[in-house]
Amino acid sequence: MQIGALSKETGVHIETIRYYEKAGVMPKPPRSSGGRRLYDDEYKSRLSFVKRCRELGFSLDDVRSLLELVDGGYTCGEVQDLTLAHQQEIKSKITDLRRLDKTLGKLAANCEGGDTPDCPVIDALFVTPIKRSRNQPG
Amino acid sequence: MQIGALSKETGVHIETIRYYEKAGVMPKPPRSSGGRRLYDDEYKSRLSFVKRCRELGFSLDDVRSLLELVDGGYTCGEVQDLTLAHQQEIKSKITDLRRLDKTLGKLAANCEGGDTPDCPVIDALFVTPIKRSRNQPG
DNA sequence: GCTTGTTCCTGTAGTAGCTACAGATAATAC
DNA sequence: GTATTATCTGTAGCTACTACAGGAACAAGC
Repeated sequence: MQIGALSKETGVHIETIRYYEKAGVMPKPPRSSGGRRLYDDEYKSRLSFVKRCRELGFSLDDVRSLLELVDGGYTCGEVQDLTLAHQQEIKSKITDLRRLDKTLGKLAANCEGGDTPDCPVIDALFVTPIKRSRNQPG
Repeated sequence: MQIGALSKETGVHIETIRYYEKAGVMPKPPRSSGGRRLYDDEYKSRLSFVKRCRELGFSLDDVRSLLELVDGGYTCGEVQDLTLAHQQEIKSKITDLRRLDKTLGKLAANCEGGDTPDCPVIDALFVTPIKRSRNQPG
């Protein structure tokens, strides 16, 4: 299988496949006499693994760690640790974003909208510090 | 005020201040005879504005738009539009992250942990496609 | 054998938003 | 006069790709 077919079958862009190889996430495949990359099914399932990890928000560094575990005889505990650590990061991102959402909602709620040549959002951005908790004095 | 003082007073790194200038987000300040940047209070409050926008997750492009509005005589409606559009992006990021959180939670929940040399997370990553909704057939 | 079209190759530069240097000057302290 | 600090410019690095440019390989048609 050449790179175009692999790309179509996995949904990973050709450039990204080559990038993963260069970045050391995927191994260097053998080449044809003409110098073209030749892939087998094992490579394909490994690439799909990488793709799913990325869809789940793991960084390439995380993926490298996971693959090392996969190759080096992992234990369930090690994999679980990485997964839970990643989940924690995501949870804290959610917390941050929810705070932003709230703040933006409050800002926009004060707007009259329309052609009014003055806006409480701008005023707030120029004056108000971002509130980190509910109990701080204004 | 020189760049070090401005940095301390606003909490924006020196390199970031210079970067904003280069990126066209902040204007070029006048210089001293020795070639050093000299800032006034107006510059400082504009920089704080930029900082708060960034803390609220606006991109530098968004910030540029907001500043154009500020400079060019904005209307409340225009600012509100930008704010609400940004809020929408954040809401959809939250939705995505929540789905990831759920998926990761389910994966890790199947783990026995410890030294078991096999892990359902790895199995799932190698086999299971990511579910985009509850109503899709496996 | 020749041409055309597609696929593939390498290498480089661009994206966002900084951060981190290197090496050179300016200003201040003593 | 010297030591230290602050600032200057310019470049490279970070993540995870994407988008080229310019060239070579391969398949198909005539």
